Amino acid sequence: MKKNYYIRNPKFYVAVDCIIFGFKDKRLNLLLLKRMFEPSKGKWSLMGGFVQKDESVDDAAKRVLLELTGLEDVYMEQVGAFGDVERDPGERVISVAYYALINVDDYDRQLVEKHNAHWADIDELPELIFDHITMVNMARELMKQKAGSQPIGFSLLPKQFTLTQLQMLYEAIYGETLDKRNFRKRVAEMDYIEMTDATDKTSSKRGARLFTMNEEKYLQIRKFRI
Amino acid sequence: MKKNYYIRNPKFYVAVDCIIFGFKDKRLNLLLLKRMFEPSKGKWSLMGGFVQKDESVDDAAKRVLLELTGLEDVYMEQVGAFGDVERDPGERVISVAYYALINVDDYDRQLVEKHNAHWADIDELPELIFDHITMVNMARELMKQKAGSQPIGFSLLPKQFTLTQLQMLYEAIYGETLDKRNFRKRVAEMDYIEMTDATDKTSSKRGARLFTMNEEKYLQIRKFRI
DNA sequence: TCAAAAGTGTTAATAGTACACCCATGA
DNA sequence: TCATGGGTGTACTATTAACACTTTTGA
Repeated sequence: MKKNYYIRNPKFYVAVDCIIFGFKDKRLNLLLLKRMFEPSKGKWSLMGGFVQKDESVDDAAKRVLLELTGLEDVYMEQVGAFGDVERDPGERVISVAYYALINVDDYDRQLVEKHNAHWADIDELPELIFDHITMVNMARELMKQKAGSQPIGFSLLPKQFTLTQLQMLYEAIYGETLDKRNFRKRVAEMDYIEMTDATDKTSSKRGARLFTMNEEKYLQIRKFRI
Repeated sequence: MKKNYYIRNPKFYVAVDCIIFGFKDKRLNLLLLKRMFEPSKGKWSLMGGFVQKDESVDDAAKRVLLELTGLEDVYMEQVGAFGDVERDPGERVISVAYYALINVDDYDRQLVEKHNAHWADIDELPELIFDHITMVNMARELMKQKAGSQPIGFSLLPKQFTLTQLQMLYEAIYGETLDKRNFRKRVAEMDYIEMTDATDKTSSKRGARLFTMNEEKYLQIRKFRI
């Protein structure tokens, strides 16, 4: 009987934790929650949840993100599994971390408030429970690598954005300033970053041209480097 | 009572699977086993095992590798968690994949034979069970990226190696031929790749100089690019 | 009229790529 | 003596990095 092969092995709670990146005030931010229940009530943590019987681990991460933000079809990537025996002092829980990139204009304010979640500057994080800071650091590094070679950064911006916004985003991701002319030269080479007719006047009197990312065009070209 | 927070959630079998790379006959090979038990008896698979109560997921991967090869202190890196509901048709199992780089001169032949394991050229793999081919492809890509920016390739070679061996290794990793002089120029710039007094005469009458990788020196410099 | 952000090219330095011959040795 | 793999340097090309001024406009 085939079950015998499995049955002598232990089972574990499996959780997912979401590192939710947003771009606010020229900086990368994370959406964190102040836990309202044990263990570690009152401390800060990533949004998480347990994998259920009928869902894949990836789907659990999507569900957890949806529960907090109301958002679907969000760019998400797995960071990895975190399986230290004592990582959660309450019970043995193996957690799979995912990072998500969201546009801070889009999420559901009421849901976020209900969960007691708040944005925190990624360079001024409060103390996090368990191994969440390790997850964050790995996610940040992974995202940085990915953002330099694939156009995932646009998920953090409105559909239309100025080149200054885009540059500030990449400066936040890389943690270093970039040369404006070199940056714009590279953007100009990417034909799928298209100029619109619209301008944005919120940050200057002159107004800045708004651009947009053409996903279909990118899929034909598939060249990206910032 | 804090257990209530966990108790209404399901538990899962958690497995680890090892993508074991070796460098044989100028090609990358994987150590695969022909399963001697259900499910999928007679089919080829990665070496795997279940995470136990008292061990971390990382430790489970190390244990599984040790069980098959007799090797410890091997370079291993996590590939990720694979959590599709139906990935194992026998039972719901969430698996965390790891890749390992071993020197094919070192492993324990008897253990490998006992497990009915064999080397297979990575470009001519037999059909693998479940989602193992996905794990292999992800591991290969990850390893390729890593090998280009960190000196992990040396784990696949004997402690002393010729530059021709090293070049053939990287050609196998990248899947493309490299220019001999450019390759050697780059190696020469890495001061922690040290020439020894010994030569290897197995592949030429003239004999080729043997080199070695000085780990401590690398840790001071931390620059690598091949 | 002036402050504040938008926009725009050229040059120098560096890194990467292409390429062909002599050397040492054992069979 | 010759077949085989080991070992070496230079010129060209492409990429990246450094750098400063003019434009527009609302207050």
